[in-house]
Amino acid sequence: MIPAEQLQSFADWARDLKEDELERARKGMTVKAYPKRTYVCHVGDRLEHWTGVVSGLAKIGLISSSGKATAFIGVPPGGWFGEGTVLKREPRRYDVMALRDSEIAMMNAATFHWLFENSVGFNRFLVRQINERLGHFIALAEYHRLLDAPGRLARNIAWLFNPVLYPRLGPHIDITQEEIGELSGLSRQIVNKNLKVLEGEGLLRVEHGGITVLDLERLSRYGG
DNA sequence: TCATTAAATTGTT
DNA sequence: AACAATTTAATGA
Repeated sequence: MIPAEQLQSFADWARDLKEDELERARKGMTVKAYPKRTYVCHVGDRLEHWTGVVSGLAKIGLISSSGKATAFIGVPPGGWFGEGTVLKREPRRYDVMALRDSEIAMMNAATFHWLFENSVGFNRFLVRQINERLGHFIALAEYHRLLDAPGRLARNIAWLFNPVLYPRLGPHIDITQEEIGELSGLSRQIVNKNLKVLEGEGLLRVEHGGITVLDLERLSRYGG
């Protein structure tokens, strides 16, 4: 069973649970290591878990109705996803891949449904999260319609810093330019060039093996 | 603590 | 995709 204090480190929602609920959650979860470039789940999977990133970095690949990949969303440690498909008991509509060696937490569907039925705190968290995700998907329309390379880059980075979906300590994230490329669907060269552009405008700072966001507000509007 | 080396990442073509 | 330059991490004196 997962130690309570460790759970807090990657599950912000654990704060909202009462003692017995927390106990139930810890029993219904497992954490597993996924090596770089391995899939956490595939489109069409039915065995359902609510899924969270403990360490590393995951990439969600959205699939259009025609079955083609349309966009990617990066999920840093502390991010949870899959509540929609667990709630509706539907097959997954997306792939999830570990971009680097990662630890992934899985909560089994029975536990998820129990919390959904019994925990006020858990539901408060879910509403907040689903609402935030809705805004995210609306933004995705603009992303496809009118954004060029630097715009896409800015959006993808800004999304990693969504304070509701991915509560994080500070403005820094460890991520290579190659990983940013995989998330935004751009080549590493284009990423490198455009990161410099964003840096020149004072939106972020390019570091070795990471970036620090200086102006999240402007970054999330860039190009729009 | 410092020097050396290997590995990873960045920057450029 | 290839290559050079830079940064970091690991090793051992």
